[in-house]
Amino acid sequence: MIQSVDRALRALAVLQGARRRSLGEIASELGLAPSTTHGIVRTLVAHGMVVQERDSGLYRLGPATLRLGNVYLDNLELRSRTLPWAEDLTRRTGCAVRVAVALASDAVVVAHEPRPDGSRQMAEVGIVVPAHACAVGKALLAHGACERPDRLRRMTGETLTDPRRLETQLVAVRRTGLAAEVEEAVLGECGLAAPIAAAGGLAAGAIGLVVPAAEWPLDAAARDALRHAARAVSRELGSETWPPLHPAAEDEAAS
Amino acid sequence: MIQSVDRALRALAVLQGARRRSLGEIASELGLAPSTTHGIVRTLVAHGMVVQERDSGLYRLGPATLRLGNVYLDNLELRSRTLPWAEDLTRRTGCAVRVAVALASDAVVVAHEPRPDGSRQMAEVGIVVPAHACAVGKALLAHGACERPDRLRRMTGETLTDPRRLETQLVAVRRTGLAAEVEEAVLGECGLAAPIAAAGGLAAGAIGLVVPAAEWPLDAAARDALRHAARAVSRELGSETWPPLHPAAEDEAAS
DNA sequence: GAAGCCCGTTCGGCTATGCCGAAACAGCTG
DNA sequence: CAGCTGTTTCGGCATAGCCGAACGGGCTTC
Repeated sequence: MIQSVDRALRALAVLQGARRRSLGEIASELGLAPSTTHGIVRTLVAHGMVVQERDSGLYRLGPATLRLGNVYLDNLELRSRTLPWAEDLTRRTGCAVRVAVALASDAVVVAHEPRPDGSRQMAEVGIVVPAHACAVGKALLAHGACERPDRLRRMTGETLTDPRRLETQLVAVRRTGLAAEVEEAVLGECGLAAPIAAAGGLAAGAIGLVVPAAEWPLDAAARDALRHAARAVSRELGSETWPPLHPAAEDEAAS
Repeated sequence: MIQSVDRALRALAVLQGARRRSLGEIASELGLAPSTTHGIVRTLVAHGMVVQERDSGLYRLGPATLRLGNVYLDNLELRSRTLPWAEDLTRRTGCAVRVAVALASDAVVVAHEPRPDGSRQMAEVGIVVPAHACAVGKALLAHGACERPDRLRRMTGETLTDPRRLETQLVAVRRTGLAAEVEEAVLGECGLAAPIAAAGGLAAGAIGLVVPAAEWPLDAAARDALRHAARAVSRELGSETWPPLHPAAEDEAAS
């Protein structure tokens, strides 16, 4: 791990935390001298990853980050393969559909199909949700695609914060191929998700339905449609198995 | 400029060029030894900016890039201030609206309102267009927000590739506050754009209408609505002038 | 089936790289 | 106008990281 590159990426992470930061703030958060930080930030600015506001001298993220993220999406086979199925699922179930991949102990939404009722909905692509608090995240977690978070951060009153209870759910996810979430991330919103396997049989992502709490639980037709879509996408990606394998091949046959 | 950070960012740029690359490809494009490149890429992988495909060993961009880009958008005041006006413009003119900022000699779309006729349109947020070939780009270029490209890359038969002809247009843009583009970026698509000034009076972005070639040229009502929106957003951002000032204060009064 | 090849990866020594302290500079505030 | 806060520049020292060479796994070829 190269020190200065690591520091640069951590500087970007710091800038993710707030709209804008001063050089000194970045420096102290990184535990570095301001002059050291200056060199790093300067390089990031030269590439457009960071911009310095002309008047205040403060630093913000730059447009090159957006380009990078967009290219990532364009190159993501998981996304392109899933989009037709997501559209189909929306029409069939009337629910919003989201597709997510793992990033450390979070789930990142890489595709989002708004529910077809025409209501105004914000685009969710790019948002990050702690894996333990959303359905797609639990699906990823259950199949070893996500790192275990060291602390289960509470997001609503319903959020699971007890590792043991989470583990119990994850076992069920592996058995049924479906993960559920009831107002654990945002109040009034529930979700149901299924893991997606890629070539090699390991989980590469998850696809899920998101519905208002009033429409929960979902009926059997929606559950079947979701499972069917997840299995179909997995096959398209070259997986021979579904649900995905678990990398840590611990046998649960005993339970 | 810190060497290793610069190299890391250039490695990311290389990965933007193709879906996936081998370590050797990245190394040779950077002009570095494979082992040197390995350290850099390894660090990028550790932060999720790059992922290594488990089976092939090839490298792709990672989900952290998406998160970064999304945070950039969320923190962009230009975007949040412009969104209501973009929506208004769409309804008023029936055209698609895009908002862009400068990145080196390109324009990056940071907001996109599809035309309201209900046709299936792809999301354009994050796409990058050479500044000299699109209306928003010309608006940025005219006000010194974009770097001059060293070579005007041809995109369609209509693309301006002669720097002198481009310069003539840019002078007109500064005079009228509007930049036009007729099938210069993609065939069958025309655009009209106006610069947006931020606090300090310099151009921070541009807002533009995009229409099929069949509907070109736009009528006076659309032109006025566009200019009005650009001026209104500029005022909201704290600019006291519109059109924006030009940083290189070269006098054009003589012409 | 074995040998060769092509990659990705690891290791160690040398030196160039970038880290830090201190000093200059600019922008605000009192 | 002077004092302050915070960004930026500069130079010497030390270390971080660069490269060449060797290792190991996967795949093709003979």
